[in-house]
Amino acid sequence: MNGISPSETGMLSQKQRRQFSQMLDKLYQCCTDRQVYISGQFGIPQAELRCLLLFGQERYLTAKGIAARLNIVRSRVTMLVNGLTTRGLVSRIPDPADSRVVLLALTPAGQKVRQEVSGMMESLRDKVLDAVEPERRPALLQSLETLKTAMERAGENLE
Amino acid sequence: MNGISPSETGMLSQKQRRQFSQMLDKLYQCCTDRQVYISGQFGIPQAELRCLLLFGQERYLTAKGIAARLNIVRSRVTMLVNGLTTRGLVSRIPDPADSRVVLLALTPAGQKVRQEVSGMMESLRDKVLDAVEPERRPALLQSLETLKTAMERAGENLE
DNA sequence: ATATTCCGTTCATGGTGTGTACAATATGCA
DNA sequence: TGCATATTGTACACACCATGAACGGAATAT
Repeated sequence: MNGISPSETGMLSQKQRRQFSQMLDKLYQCCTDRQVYISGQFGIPQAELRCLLLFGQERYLTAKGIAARLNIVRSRVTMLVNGLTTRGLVSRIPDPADSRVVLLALTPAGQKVRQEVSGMMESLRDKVLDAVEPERRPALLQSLETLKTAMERAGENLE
Repeated sequence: MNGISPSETGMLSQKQRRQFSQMLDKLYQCCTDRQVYISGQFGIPQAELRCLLLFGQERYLTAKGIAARLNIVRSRVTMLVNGLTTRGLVSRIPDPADSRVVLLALTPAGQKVRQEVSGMMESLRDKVLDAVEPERRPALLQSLETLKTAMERAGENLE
């Protein structure tokens, strides 16, 4: 006996590890549900929404740039942009400087929808945060940062 | 001035809220990557793996039961089981008590693969946990539990 | 001027998932 | 007992997400 309990050293039991997995799974599920919900509310596929949200800061985007940000291939971007243009949210503009590239920009309707989607996401996020007791919020943010870093490090040499 | 800073009351700034979203997004991405990785390692689609994992406790499963646990429709289960049987991991057995239902059970090969998948998932989980400094682990579990509850509560009246 | 690279698109392929319709079987009830 | 109804698994059509190969047109390097 050295007077140091596992809970003081940070040692985790098998049971705690299983709980960790379960909580992460459930969290993942909640995130998925949230995405499905928003997609359903606007009647726009999730992937197209993700694409739409990219037009936050920058005025113009290219297929190549979108592919890099969303981590998908260019041909997929073509499809997404097709969807967004048929919905009247995005317009294709030939790049005056390089006629290979087409510039993508939000239409007025697209800007409006983007704003609404963005707002709904923030509102849902705040709803979650509001459900956390205020005194626990700082610790939550700290732990989340820790976990994010740990998962990134653990996932680095995977692929 | 009342001498109480926002950080003491649990008030979160806009910046902190944005960081929260970003961390959650990144976490989500990591979980997705992990699933893709495991699926790739075994050459088995993710949905079939999820199905395979259900045979942990119970010897026999039915399409109806699998559908309920995975939260998908029965016709989808048929396809997943088709995949698993063509891979030789699951076998269909007519229920002697009710000839409408077919009982599903792991083949010896299926049991082996299930064990391996399960092991890899645990190993990846532990890798993450190992990447967290021991003294932070208890707080992490606590915060995760808090967050999970908050997200479930916030997501209840959605659908 | 020609070869190479770059960009966006098209097409084929595969995975995830829903909803409808259907055949076979089980069950409830007159 | 006999028939209406419910249940079970399946087949099929449809939609969404994503990749990779092939291609044409345009820019760039040599």
